[in-house]
Amino acid sequence: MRKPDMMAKENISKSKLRKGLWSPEEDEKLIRYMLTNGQGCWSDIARNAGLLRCGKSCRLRWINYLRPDLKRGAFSPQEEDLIIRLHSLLGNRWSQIAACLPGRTDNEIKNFWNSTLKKRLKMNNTSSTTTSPNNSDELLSSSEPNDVLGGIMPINEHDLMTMCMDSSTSTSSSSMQSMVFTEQFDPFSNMLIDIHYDMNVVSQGFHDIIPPSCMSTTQVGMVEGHNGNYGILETSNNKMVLLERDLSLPPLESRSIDEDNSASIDDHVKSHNNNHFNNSCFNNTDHIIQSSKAEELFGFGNHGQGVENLKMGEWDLEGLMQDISSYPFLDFQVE
DNA sequence: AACGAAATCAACCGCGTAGCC
DNA sequence: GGGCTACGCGGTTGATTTCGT
Repeated sequence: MRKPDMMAKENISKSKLRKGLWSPEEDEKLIRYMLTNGQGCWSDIARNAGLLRCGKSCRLRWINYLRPDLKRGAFSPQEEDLIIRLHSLLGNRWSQIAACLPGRTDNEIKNFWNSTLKKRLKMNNTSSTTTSPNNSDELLSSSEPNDVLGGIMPINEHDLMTMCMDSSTSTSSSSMQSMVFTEQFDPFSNMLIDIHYDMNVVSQGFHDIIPPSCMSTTQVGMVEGHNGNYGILETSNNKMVLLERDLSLPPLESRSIDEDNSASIDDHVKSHNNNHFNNSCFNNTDHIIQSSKAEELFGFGNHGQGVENLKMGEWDLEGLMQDISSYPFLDFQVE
């Protein structure tokens, strides 16, 4: 229990703090401070930047709006598709979903889901089938991939290419069949598409970096296959599941934050303020940060062929790095 | 043009958790 | 081990914008 006098003190200081919408001046202060000093303790940032805001408010403003790597503007059909699929896998774990969409925030995705996608899926659900017993959020979420995606993307259990490796029958991932082909209907192009992954490469990549501790919970990342096709890769309960699909995402332009910092702070502040309250203000891909870490980790250079590039969403890369050394190998189980 | 309804989205709130003392 | 603080997350609210009549 907190002491009453302490709480009273806190309330007094809190009452001086500003709330509500951020002014351009406040934004500028925060941007300047962040770009000069970098991230630290948020309450200190709020104080040192001369903002009459609580640290929490500053953090939120920076993460959801001011960060230079944010991609603004409407969600692309590919992003929508990805969100839907990830939500069906992860539920309302917005931060994990956001981690798979570079430049998008959890708040943005959450809003988009609640305001647009949920309704659309619900509409599709009611118009396409009456088999669903109810339409609660949870059920909606779990049933979306199967029955409500018409118009967006029809998939079912058979559409999921499940790749599992059995530790009891295979001591090495190299013993399994490596190339996997599948044919799938793509509603965007109205064409059947061939998808192939070199699962040796995928599995070896995972073999190398995913310790059992990280396999106990669901992790989702993105796989880029041949011809730039994308898929969603999930690991869960010691299984690796490639929920593949040609997402046909456009290639992401890669640019590091360091490069971004080469632009002057003034330029950044200016460009931001010029577009204040304009949703398209960051609608360019220059600011997208891609994790090259994952690429390096997977060592695709060594494997050469097959999946050339494996982009990860929110793998706990640092944690993984630390754990790798203690887990020299990892086996997968057949489902 | 004016008004109300619906949609959108920024920001807040409360809770859980990790880290520190 | 307990208290405190800071952080991160998901749910919710409310202001603003857009749309339809």
